[in-house]
Amino acid sequence: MTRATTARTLQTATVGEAQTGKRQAIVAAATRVFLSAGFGAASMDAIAAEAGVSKQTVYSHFGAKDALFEAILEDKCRGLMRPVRLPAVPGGDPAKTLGDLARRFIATVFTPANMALFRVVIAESARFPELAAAFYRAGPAAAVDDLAGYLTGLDRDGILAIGDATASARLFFAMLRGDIYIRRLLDLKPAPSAAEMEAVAEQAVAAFLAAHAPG
Amino acid sequence: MTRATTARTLQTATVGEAQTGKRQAIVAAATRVFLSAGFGAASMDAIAAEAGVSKQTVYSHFGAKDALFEAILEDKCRGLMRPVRLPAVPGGDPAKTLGDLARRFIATVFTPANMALFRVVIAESARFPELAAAFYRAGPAAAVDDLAGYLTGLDRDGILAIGDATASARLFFAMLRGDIYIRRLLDLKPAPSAAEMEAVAEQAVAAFLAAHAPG
DNA sequence: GTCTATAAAAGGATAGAC
DNA sequence: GTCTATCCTTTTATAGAC
Repeated sequence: MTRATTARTLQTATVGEAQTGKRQAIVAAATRVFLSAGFGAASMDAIAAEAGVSKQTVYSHFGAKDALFEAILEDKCRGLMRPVRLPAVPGGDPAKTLGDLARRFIATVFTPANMALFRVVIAESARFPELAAAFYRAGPAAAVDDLAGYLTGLDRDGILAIGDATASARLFFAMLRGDIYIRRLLDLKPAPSAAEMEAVAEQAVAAFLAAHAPG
Repeated sequence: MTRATTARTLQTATVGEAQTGKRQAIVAAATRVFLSAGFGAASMDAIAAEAGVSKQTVYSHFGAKDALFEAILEDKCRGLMRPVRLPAVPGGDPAKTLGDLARRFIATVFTPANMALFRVVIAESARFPELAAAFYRAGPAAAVDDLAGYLTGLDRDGILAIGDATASARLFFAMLRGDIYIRRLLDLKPAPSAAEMEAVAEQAVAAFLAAHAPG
């Protein structure tokens, strides 16, 4: 039991510890309130009420509003790209592999929960720069690194002509975000339908393959 | 003098009206404070102090914090794409025309002032949906509409194979935003250097032309 | 129009009992 | 650990004098 407490701050209680479900209730409530209202407009009273707990209990567990916010949101960042980070098989058809990746990426990123997280992280990037960095590392950067590795293999095998693998990977995800990303950030549009997702994925894959055709 | 007052709320005083420079000082101060602190963290006291004016004077001019915020930011949105909306010459070389547009777009959009505006509009998109819509119309949508018109001409003349002009225009700007847009939104990166801008522009134009080559 | 002064409310944080 | 009650600062907004 020498693990730092910060490492398990948000985990489920270990069996044997004195633990009610209140901490988890606070985490769940704070997640909802912070993601929907933002840091400033979220009050500790509202979080306590939403959790069905007194305000003092919230302070006993997390100390201060800043600490609660950072703990909650950095934890949310960790799971960002889980559905996207499936291994890209080196052997298969690049068009199919990239298409699958594209569909997973779009389906994950445009989720209401992920967009709300991104909005709040952007809004508080000045006050919580480490949170912004954690979001970028766990989200966009992780996706780019995975794809860059796959693209390097395609280049080595002469299947695609990749100059800078990282730059090409960034271009791919930029095409996938497209204009919809802006409208989603501005809350002007609901999550894309299956048909929209398919259209964006196909447009991006076709453009990417055309731009990196060998010879 | 039948123009609605809202239409000239932020304009310079008409000659002949009784008008000190205080209104303009308030506008300038509120712009700075709102863009750097956001809506919630910006206090009317701070705005009044920054303007060198009493708080009551701010309220006399703008009534309430909400109204001041909306007036200021919607006005800022209006000028968003002015440097980008230069007419694209129909006759010239598409690679050069698109490259020029790309450089103008990047140089304009990644400006600290424009990124700060975008951050605040995103953060308050739930509370001020009309502001978010105004931003999108005056910024991304205007740029897309202009480019779509130009692309339609290229398609008609057989120079490029454009299926859906709006979709292609959106793809072009998405490639220009690239990964840098995310890092700028998260305040992880300063505005791109001239060399970075050039690299992104060239990568995007090349990919766009390859993806829309005729035949 | 502009200022000083003040009201009225909200919110972060803590004290002390159990 | 948890709750009730409270402190104290900040902040929006207004009153009233000049």
